[in-house]
Amino acid sequence: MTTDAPGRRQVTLRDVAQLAGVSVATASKAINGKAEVSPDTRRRVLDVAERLSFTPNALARAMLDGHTGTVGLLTHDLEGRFSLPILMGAEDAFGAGRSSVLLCDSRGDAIREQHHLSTLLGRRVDGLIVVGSQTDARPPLGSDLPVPVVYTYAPSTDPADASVVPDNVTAGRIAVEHLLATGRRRIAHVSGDLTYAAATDRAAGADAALAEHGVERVGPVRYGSWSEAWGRSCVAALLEQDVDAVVCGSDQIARGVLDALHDRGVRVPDDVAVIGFDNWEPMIAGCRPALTSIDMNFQMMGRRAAERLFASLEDRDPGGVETVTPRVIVRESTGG
Amino acid sequence: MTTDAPGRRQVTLRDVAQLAGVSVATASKAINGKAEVSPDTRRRVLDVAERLSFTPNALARAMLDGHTGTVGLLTHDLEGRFSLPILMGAEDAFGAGRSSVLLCDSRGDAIREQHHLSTLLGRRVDGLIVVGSQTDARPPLGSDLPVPVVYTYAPSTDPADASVVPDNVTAGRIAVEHLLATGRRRIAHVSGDLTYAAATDRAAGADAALAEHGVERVGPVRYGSWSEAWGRSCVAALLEQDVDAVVCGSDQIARGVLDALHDRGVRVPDDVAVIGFDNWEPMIAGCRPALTSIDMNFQMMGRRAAERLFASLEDRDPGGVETVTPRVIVRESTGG
DNA sequence: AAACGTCCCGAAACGGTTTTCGGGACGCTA
DNA sequence: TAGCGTCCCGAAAACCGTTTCGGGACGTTT
Repeated sequence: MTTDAPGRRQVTLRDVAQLAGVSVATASKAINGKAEVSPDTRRRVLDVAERLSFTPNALARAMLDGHTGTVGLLTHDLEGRFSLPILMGAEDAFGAGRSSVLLCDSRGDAIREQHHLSTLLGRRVDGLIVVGSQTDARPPLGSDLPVPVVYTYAPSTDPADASVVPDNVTAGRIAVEHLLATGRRRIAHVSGDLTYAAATDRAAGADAALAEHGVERVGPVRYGSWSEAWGRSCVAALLEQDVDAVVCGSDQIARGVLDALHDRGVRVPDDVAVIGFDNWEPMIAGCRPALTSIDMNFQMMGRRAAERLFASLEDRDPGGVETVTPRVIVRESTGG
Repeated sequence: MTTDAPGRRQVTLRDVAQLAGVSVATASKAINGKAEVSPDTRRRVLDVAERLSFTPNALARAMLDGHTGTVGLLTHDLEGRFSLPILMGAEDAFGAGRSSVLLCDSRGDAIREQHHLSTLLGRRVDGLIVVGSQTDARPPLGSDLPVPVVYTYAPSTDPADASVVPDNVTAGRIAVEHLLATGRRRIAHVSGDLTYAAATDRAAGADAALAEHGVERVGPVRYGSWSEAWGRSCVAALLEQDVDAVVCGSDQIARGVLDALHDRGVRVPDDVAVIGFDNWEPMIAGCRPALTSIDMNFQMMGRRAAERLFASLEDRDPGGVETVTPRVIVRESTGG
């Protein structure tokens, strides 16, 4: 055979029409369910289309109705574990709505982001989703873009832009309320990097919940890093203050705390309850006992971002920041 | 303002030409660096293009030269931690080569995969990369596709197809050779699910290396699950056999082993060395002591897959399975 | 004055689909 | 049999922005 391996040409509507013995016009109408085609002609065309596994050329369609059915997804750190579920949620929502996702990772580099932006615009995406790497607000992509943009995880600094973000304040609140509801009163807080809004927001929510119930936090909020090591290193100080519960700024910190408690023979949850944030499966899986954690519903964030982008395409989105509510996943570490 | 937010039309070459006072043809040539344009005309055009932030319409270009500059990336489990680095590597390679990535996740569902396949073909991708979820071979996408396909992580069952896979046999070999080189002789092996080729391949490589050095494995290869719990549960039996090193089928298993050894007061690496596979940062980060691990070079796999796809586009790829060589990342757990 | 460069423009081509519109075939009625 | 309406189908235009091709205008050299 002289035709090289993947040499087969893409099958077009013309091929289908020819084989079915009708014109391209009729084939088009048959496939798109237009009325003016006789039942058996339609069947004949559809049979041939099926047999040739005909797929209409999306680009040709795009030429006609003016939009491509593709959206750009600009992420800042693919390796970060937060963008992934967001991406999945978005991909889900788009897949259902017949849009495809053009993925670009800027590696946290603004230059690269700008470059990706222009290639995406060059490909005439219908819209853009920008996934941040921290929850802190970020400058908008540009002032006068020809397509709608939805920012997620990190909101745009312009409050008029459409943003979908996790509700870290409520997350902190929920964590504390869960601990209070299970009878804890001496609650300490070990968190991550003070410069992250996620850390301070969660702390603010936690403190608010404590205040509402007339309970005082045990010790300061211990900011440090998002690591197990930091969690471990705090335990000695915590135990001196007779705590019966620890709010941990992330699952990793929580795991460190659990480890150190275990080493000292402190029983969890009998003596001390521990709760984390993010509900990160691989981290949770290894914890002893299984870790109660606040799930930020990242996948839902991705879906909402996609939905709002759809809405924007039809001018139905009012803009503004939308928060996604977290939920507590109760496991053994808070007793039950 | 009456123009709604993202209402601005995309800037076309015609706009640039008009504002620069030249014809579309001249504007095109000026921008593309063709010779037949006077220097100051070129400058004028380029200035205007810059000012309007003109981006050439990639779709219109695709019409002319027949390929779209997009490739489809079909993945089977986005949440799995293996596809991510592969995806990053591929995205990197493509970004450099001016191609864009259309991402689809089939969630391990063959129906969905087929559906995504047709939408990707409908968008006239130039080629496809298929990322598997296990290293076991998988049936090819289809027999007569109009574009080249590269399979990665999981090879195609058809050996003539282009596949890029991790070399788990060599990985097992490297792990054992590292342990032998650091003076260990009583080496045990705790692995994951027996039904995964990754588990058996690594074991085969490890055994081969042991045999070559005339050393006998201590006990059987203990297949179980890819979890910390499984690692922990094996430790008692291992210690009865006076081991001085444990090859663990994954970082998670290794972490379980480390934990249990720690609980029993066994010193690592002084009494027992531990080595894992995958070099998975978040898992490694929390280990005490820091875990030596075999890095499978997933990112390189992604890059190679992209490169081979490029080659296929130009009929320069011979097909067949290519393996990517892993490397050992030495940390404290194997002494040093 | 002829020959030649230089620089630019108009127009065609590219691509597959959708849509519009005209008309043929056929049956029914007067 | 002429007239009319219905049903179905095909030819051709439109869609879009870019690139390329052929040729024309103008100035310079021989």
